[in-house]
Amino acid sequence: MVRTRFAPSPTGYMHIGNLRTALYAYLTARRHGGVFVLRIEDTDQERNIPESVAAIYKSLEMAGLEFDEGPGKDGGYGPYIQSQRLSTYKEHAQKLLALGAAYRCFCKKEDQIEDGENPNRRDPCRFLTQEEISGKRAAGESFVIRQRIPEEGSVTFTDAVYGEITVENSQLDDQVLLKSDGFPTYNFANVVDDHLMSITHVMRGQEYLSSTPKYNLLYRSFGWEIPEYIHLPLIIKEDGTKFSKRLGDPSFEDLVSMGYLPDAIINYIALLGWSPGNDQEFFTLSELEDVFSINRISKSSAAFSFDKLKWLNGEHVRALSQDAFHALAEPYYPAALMTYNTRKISELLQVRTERFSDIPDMVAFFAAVPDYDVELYRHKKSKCDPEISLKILKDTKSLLEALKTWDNDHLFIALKAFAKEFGYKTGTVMWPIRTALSGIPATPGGATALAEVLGREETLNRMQAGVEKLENSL
RNA sequence: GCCCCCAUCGUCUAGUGGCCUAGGACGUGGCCCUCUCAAGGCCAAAACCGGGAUUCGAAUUCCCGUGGGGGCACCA
Repeated sequence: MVRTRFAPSPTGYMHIGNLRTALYAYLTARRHGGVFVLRIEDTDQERNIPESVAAIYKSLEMAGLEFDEGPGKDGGYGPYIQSQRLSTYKEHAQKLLALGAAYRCFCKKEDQIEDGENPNRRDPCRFLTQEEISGKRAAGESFVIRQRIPEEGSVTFTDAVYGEITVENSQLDDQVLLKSDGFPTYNFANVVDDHLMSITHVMRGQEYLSSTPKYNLLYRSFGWEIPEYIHLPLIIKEDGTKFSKRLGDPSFEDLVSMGYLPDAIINYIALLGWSPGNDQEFFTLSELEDVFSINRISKSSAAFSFDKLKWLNGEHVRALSQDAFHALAEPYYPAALMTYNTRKISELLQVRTERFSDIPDMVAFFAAVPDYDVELYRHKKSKCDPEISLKILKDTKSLLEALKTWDNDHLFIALKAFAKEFGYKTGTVMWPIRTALSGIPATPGGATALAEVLGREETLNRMQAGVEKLENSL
């Protein structure tokens, strides 16, 4: 039975790399009919931000990554919050102590060598006699429990994406397993929990690759079976630097509030470091569940491209049903638009929307025509200029006043006929009208589509305003 | 400093010794369509880090450089 886990620490927001780790773990579980576990790694008292646990749930839910086991969803391996498992870690640390695979270290934090090679290897506590230890404990000295790395030898393991990796024991430090406050370190809790929770596939960022041998030594001391390791390449920015909240780089939730669809974000990050092996790029989550495989994960880090995300988001937007798009788009419409048929506006917008946050700017002209220069009536390709525009606006106004049915098709037929009758290009007639109706050079939809939304009265008013503007300037 | 990892168009990637005059996608440029803008269609420019070795034959295997990234916390 495949069991994967996502094990975030509640120290802040859900960043992109985290979300991808969660996604790959989720997909691997789904693909093999396994179980996806959520475990909260809140072992750092200092950095814990309690509210961020809620943010984790919210992000996973938005992303559609439903966990099978986790806090509030016990599958027999709980609790799933590490701060509630303290006794378990203590027990296991004791066992390691008894095995000689760990030792108590009484050094003060401040005494630690700043940097330089392997400060902990020279840790004097490693060589303390039983009497010395008893003495220090009797004196009430606080201590941490450190892993005793063997002097000689090396550790070799196989990673599913990076292959065989060997590290000399001399390169490994006697890492702290249990802190003086009784909490385990990530390094220890992770190993204990992954085993106790029967995790079969451990997915995590590539930054853990070089410390994996230490974990394997722990597994070996306990006599536990080593899980399958899947280390994931880093996600970086296009300038090659790391994502940083501090520098204003967006988290998953930020991207959603920037107007990207969760489905599109998931689709995009699935492709950052993994390829389906064919040309398909558009995937729904359930499609990914069917085709994802860890042996197609790449080794080198991937740069996050907002351009490509934008494009992919547009693809997802266009794949939405009209109803779904309308429901998503409506909150972005200014209140002044509610007098119009917003459903029609949504129809115009769907094919042109790359990000929902762009919508307010795209539709602002419906509420009010901005102040514009009469030169806007000059358009070479449409063979249009202010003089012709004035004439056309005047002539078509009366035509439209009399139009029986006010919708896009009838408007278009009438205006096209007008153009033909007087020898104009269609564009020459449409350009002035569209300009008068919008006051901007590019609009979602042509003159007749805008006229339909605006309605007869508003359309004629705006055309009249255009006429006056042109008369005043000519 | 020591250790580990990585290296194909600007970016994401396909490629597992001959199918590669290296394919796709985003972005960029052009054309078409067209009542503006999008969407859609077509076309174009654009890459195997360098050097050795193995081989009849290397993007693909090996070695050495170079470049980049990661790790060396009582953080995860």
